[in-house]
Amino acid sequence: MGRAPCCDKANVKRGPWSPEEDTALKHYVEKHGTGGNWIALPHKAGLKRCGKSCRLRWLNYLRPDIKHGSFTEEEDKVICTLYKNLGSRWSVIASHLPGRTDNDVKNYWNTKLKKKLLAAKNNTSGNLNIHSNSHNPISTSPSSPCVSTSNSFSYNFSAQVTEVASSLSQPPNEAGGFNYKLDSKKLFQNSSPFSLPRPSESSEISSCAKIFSVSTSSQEASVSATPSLPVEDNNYIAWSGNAATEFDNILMDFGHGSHYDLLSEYGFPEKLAEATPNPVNFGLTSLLATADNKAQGVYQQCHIR
DNA sequence: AAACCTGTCAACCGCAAACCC
DNA sequence: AGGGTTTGCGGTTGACAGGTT
Repeated sequence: MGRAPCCDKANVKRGPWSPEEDTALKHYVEKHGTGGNWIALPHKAGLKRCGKSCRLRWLNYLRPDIKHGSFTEEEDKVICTLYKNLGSRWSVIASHLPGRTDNDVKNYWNTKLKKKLLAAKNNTSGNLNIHSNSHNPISTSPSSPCVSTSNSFSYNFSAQVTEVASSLSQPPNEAGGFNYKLDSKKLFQNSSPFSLPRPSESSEISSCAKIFSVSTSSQEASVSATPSLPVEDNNYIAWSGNAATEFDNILMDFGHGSHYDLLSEYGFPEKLAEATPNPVNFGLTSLLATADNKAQGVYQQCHIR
């Protein structure tokens, strides 16, 4: 016993939609809504189309909030980041891009971004000299809500981390963030150790920031955060993850209700401001592209007044 | 000018999940 | 609880346009 077809294929029109059909569908949905039943809709709207076809046409093309036109650099980054973390879950990815449909994103990825990313990877591969991080608490304890159980919480970061730390200790900008972008090449040219405070020594851990890995294997990791510290404490927490390209952003979950808060190296202060209803804010550095699929960075927490 | 190639994207297909009775 | 129906999703196809040979 096979499953019932969604419509009588012999009596429905297929192929490209005519302007008249578009108009009929648009008018009907705008006036009556879908009625929660796409199967019955074409008959009511006077269309000789399958319900699925109507649904697709509406969702992918006729909806008033659809964004037509080319994708922006920012959208590229979002897609690349989410693809790395989620795989081909196009509807989820599209939900992070207002006005874009899953079909749009899928087509864009398959025809443009995949190639672009591949080309970028070939260009950067082997250019950077990174020290692999044997103390990486993130990759070794992904399920832990807080950072390291090891005694040491130091990383072989370069001197540039100190520079970043210095930058982050400046007052935040108008948007409540910090303007700093790591130069990956500079960072890995030398490797003087940079010690970081051990977060678990802080009095109370009341918020966790997950770093959704930056990884092809969808690794998920956590670091702790302590939003009760005053700004002068400059409580830096370093993190590292796996796999990065120049397109990557960093997905962090500050536990403020949304699934995660996307922080890009350029736009994070604004996005973060939306995500954090209290006066606690975080600064985050750029993600680094490296030759051996590692990514590293630093973020700071402080109060924004 | 014609044939062929390549890229793009709308549309279709089939499966699984969700929903409803 | 279970079976039928509908919806949502990701993979794939095919028409078309533009470029190249």
